[in-house]
Amino acid sequence: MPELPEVQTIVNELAENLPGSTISSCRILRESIVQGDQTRFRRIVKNKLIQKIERRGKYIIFSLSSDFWIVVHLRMTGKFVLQPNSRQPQKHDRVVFYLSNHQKLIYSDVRCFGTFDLTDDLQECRGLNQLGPDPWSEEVTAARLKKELTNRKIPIKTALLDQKIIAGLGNIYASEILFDAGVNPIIAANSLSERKLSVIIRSMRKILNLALQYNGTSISDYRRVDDKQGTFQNFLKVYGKADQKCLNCSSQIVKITQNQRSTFLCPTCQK
DNA sequence: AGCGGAACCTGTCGGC
DNA sequence: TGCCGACAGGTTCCGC
Repeated sequence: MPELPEVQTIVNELAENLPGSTISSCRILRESIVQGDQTRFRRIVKNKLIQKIERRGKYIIFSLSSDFWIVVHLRMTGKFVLQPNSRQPQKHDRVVFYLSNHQKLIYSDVRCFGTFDLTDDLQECRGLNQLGPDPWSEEVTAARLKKELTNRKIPIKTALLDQKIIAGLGNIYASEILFDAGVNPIIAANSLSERKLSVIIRSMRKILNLALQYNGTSISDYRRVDDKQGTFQNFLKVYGKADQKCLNCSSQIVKITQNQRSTFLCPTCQK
């Protein structure tokens, strides 16, 4: 569900509300989500102060007192909700943190793909420690990308989804970025010129900045912490638009499958 | 090493 | 109405 703009929106809202609160206790309603020893997780988290909340790629990192971190990945359908303690439990509540200020922070997840990792060493946290640079990092340059994609015959769309190359892009924004850049998603990553790669980088930053401005894309599940929707879905140009007309050239938008996932493109604008 | 496909789990929607 | 397959914003694992 959530890609970088959605995760960042959630992090902004959590960061506004949570720091300074203490976790009084924690209930785990679906064990598979919390990695490792559940009892240890509950014991360590208890009475810890929430100091800071940050994003890295699509991960949410909660800094707790005593140098512990909770690293959360929302996967497809995870979300956070902040509610008064009195709110009735809902069907898809999976992890609940009861806070010192009479609120509870609920992790809700229909499909239960999401993960919680508790660690005292962020470098050791698998997944997190393999991430490539954030899209705005100065490490992301056409020259570096060109070098990194040598010997990679995978389609450029698939390369954009690889979190080791750039961290944070997902299925919606990969399609939107390549449309904006005028690049066909099936082109082999290693066949793109440095010049084309710099166009893709520019489109990536433009689209992500815009999506951040609109608090992300709410198509089905994604909601903000306050349950409001993002609004970038109103600005999508190809994702989910199969059989509609391209806004630039009126050709039919086409849906194809790459690596078991949908890709949308305009065959005329994206050569 | 790099790549494609299956698996993880639940819900919704469209077709017959 | 009911059943069945396809599909959904992501990642990891396994075999070639």
